[in-house]
Amino acid sequence: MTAESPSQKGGTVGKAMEVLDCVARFGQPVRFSQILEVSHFPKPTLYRLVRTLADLGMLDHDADKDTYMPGRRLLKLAHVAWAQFSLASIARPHIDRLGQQVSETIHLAQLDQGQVLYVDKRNGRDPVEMYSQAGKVGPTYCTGVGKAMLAFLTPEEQERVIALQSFHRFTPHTLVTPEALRARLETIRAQGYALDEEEHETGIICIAMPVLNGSGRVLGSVSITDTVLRTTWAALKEKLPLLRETVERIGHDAQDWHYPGI
Amino acid sequence: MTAESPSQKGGTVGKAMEVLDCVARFGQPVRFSQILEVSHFPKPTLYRLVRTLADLGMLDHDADKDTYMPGRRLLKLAHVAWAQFSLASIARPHIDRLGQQVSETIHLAQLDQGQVLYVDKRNGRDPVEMYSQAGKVGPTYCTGVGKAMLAFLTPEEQERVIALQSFHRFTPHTLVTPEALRARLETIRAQGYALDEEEHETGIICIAMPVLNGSGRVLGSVSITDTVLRTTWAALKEKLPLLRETVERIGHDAQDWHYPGI
DNA sequence: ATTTTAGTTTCATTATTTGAGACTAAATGA
DNA sequence: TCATTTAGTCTCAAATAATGAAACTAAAAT
Repeated sequence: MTAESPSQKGGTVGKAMEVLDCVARFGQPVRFSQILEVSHFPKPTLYRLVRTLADLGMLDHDADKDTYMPGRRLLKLAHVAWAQFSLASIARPHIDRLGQQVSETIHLAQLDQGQVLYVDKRNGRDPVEMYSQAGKVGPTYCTGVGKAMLAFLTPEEQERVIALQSFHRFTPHTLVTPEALRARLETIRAQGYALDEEEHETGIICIAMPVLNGSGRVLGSVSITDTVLRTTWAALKEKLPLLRETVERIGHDAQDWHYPGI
Repeated sequence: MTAESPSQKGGTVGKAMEVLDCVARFGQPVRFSQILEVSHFPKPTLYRLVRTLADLGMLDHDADKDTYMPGRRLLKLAHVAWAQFSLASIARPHIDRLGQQVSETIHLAQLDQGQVLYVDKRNGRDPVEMYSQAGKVGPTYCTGVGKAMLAFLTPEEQERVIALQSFHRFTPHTLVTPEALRARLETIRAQGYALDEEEHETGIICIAMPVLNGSGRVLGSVSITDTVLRTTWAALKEKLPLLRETVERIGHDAQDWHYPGI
């Protein structure tokens, strides 16, 4: 009747997905009572939702400790999602190639609801952390990949995304106002690439460039990351031509693919 | 009333997950009518489910081509699932280590509903195909990782899993009867490791060993894979001590972790 | 032995899902 | 051009499933 609001639209399925998010947000196995605390559902309702999700394999239930965590079925579904995820699959060979040319860490990201969604990663030097990035989300206003995309959106899109940012100060270098960010975006747009000057994590710097299709539409972005201990800005910027070549090739291959929303 | 059967239990949420599976099974963006063909739901019901899932981000909708595919939200959820996925996270450092010691491809797998679920992969030689495995499922009866696990289950569990196998002949070497498989499993149990002698894919061979906890319970398995063009059985079997060391270390670290079901 | 806490079940009420059929728009064909 | 098929969307009364206050159980904690 009256305009409801909580957070999510949708009926029963939407509620179930909310529960899934709740559990995922913990980042560790949780008990039913813990989910109850953070969710706004009445106890029996939540109980049934959790059980249903567990029965369906969307949550895994550890019977011993009586805890829940995101289920294996998600892994299988995400495997398919990733494999057909247009930009990731189109970009793969080019990201591979760049990975062989440079020894630094490479990220491929897209915008998703104002946030950066990492969809691929290569780890030149260390073979660690393989799966750790794809599917991860991060802030847009203080990462190289985020700013690179933001800078090349249309003014309207740009404002819409800026309005979604939280402007949390991660480091002393984080840009924490829309004004500061807008000014920086102008520079980025002018020079064609973005830098992350330890804005998200102290000691971590990167160069990033947007992936644009023929019409100049932002599809995603690619970054090369390293630490201040291992590299210098001069050395990192030497990779710009390789990075440019990579994003151009991806943009070319993704010509007629259009990005689903911002 | 009468015993229903179709496939899935569950109410509305279960149906929605069924639709998700349907879409995933295609392995490519699909139109509504294609989903309609393979699903057993009436048109308007399916329509609403698909729309709901798309609204929730579980499916991505390409408005131009009017196609659906598994959504980005799944990627985010699976990212968390994988990160806390006990065996994968416990095993990670050990798999990393093995990856540095050998140049072949390494897989970490678990059993999930009678199938092999790959949860991690390292690709020694080529940096390609990074994401392509975790979340992937495969047959148990004709892969190294599958047979290694199967051989060390209790007899009851073993029979339960064997009953779930389809025994499709992938290559001339595939074992296609329960009897042949049982005989092979006995050998595997005796010698402590499993081989894949081109049973799943011609030209691909591997050695695999189960990850067991202190009580001898199967938690998963690890394999080292190569092609017949690049290696010989003698060369591959030389890696057995490294493999044994790896699975023992994982088993040790996973001591009190108990595997969720078979 | 008593109280508290965490998980589970019940069941009448309520809200959502259901699906035959109707409708629209666009593509196909004669 | 106009009929015809096809793909997608909408409607609404009927059928069904979800809801949640309250009660219950089991196991800790006091």
